[in-house]
Amino acid sequence: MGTYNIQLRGGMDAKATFSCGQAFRWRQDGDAFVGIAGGYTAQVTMNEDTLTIKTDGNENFWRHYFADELDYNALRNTFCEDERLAPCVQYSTGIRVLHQPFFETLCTFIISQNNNIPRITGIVSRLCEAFGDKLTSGEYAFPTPQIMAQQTIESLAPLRSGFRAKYLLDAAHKVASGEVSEQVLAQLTTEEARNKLISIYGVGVKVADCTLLYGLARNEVVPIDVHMRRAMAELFPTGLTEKTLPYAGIAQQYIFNYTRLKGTELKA
DNA sequence: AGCCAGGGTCTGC
DNA sequence: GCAGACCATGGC
Repeated sequence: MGTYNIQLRGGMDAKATFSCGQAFRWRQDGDAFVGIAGGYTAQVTMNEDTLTIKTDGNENFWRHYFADELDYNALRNTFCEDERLAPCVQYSTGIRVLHQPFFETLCTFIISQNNNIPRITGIVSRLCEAFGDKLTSGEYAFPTPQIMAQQTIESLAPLRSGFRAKYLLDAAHKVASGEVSEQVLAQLTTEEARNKLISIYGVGVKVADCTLLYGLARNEVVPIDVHMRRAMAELFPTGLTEKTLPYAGIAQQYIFNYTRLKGTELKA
């Protein structure tokens, strides 16, 4: 168990980052957040732009996870040059797009289809408790592709993942066999990698794009779901600006959170 | 009760 | 290529 201080340029709003629909394994614990990724547990607190992590894992894993290579001050300045995007950025300024492990991300967004965030969280949690290694922290790691490839529709029934169970099995089979390989995907163009991901049963463009953005650090990819389709039509009928495009996936996260939560705010 | 939730597949035109 | 039915589950 080690404690590490990591400087995040532009800081991070942990609550917003963990609850904006990109990651599903974090919970609040007092003024800290506890989460699991890559077989490691982390307890996270923010102070100014310093992220403090107590973890059974290594520092470099979490540095990459929290995208410490990106200066979010610079990024937000660029985004806010577009006056349509500025209100979205200002609405939840501290969101960072996390770099999550590939297989976990793939499975999580298979589970996300035609589903809502609380129930996605529940299914992922049951999946980990049923088939993941128990860590010294008492938390459960995300299951390996090999373990998941040994499962059946019946053994996955306790997850209550519905019609998605067969999709999880095909994803596990293709990753465990190497037919879909993170190392290979990393060498492909985004277009080629997307097509490879879509070869998995139950993975369409949206799930593939979430995997590319959140699980393979393709910052330019914009997953389009019902919220984003509406938001783009209403707020960005002419598309995003040229300067935003290389990081359009990150801009997308601000837009998604803005439109999703603005709606519920107005109801309240 | 019916609609919706960070969709995808399959069928029929 | 595109529309529409269908797919499990749970909250509102």
